[in-house]
Amino acid sequence: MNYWLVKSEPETYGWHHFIEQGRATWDGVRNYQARNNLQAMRQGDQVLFYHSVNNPQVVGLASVVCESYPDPTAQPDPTGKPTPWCVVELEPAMAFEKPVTLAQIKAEPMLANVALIKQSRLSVMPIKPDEFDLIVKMGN
DNA sequence: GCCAACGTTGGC
DNA sequence: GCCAACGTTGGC
Repeated sequence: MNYWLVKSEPETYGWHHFIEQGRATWDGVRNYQARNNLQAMRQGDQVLFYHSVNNPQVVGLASVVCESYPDPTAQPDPTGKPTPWCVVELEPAMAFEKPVTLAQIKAEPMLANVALIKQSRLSVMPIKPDEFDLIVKMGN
């Protein structure tokens, strides 16, 4: 089992949208590193759901319910090559009782190396198992 | 609203 | 292949 973190702006697609829909197609990723992470996701992997920009914090947990396939929202290539972009599908697993803020994550020495801090603009990133366990513990 | 980080584009 | 210009993300 692998662990991940995905970002979303709450005003565009927040946790409550996710809960209302019950399932999300994680489309629109247009960065190769993030795309590679999407492709590495496997059914049942656990995914931290992070709100960026306003009140940056981890708000809940999701799981991967469908592995990567081509992004239907990608512009078709005029030469007919298949799109390099892909999506996965996620379902909500659990809302955090207490969202874990970016400030808390930055203040925790064990989390000093998470990509969230090291690579602030990456929108889909892997999380190590012990880092994941700690963040979940902090949220509940 | 500002700005730093950083990915992409395009001229040369 | 280099690098300047530019656009976007996201923290503050």
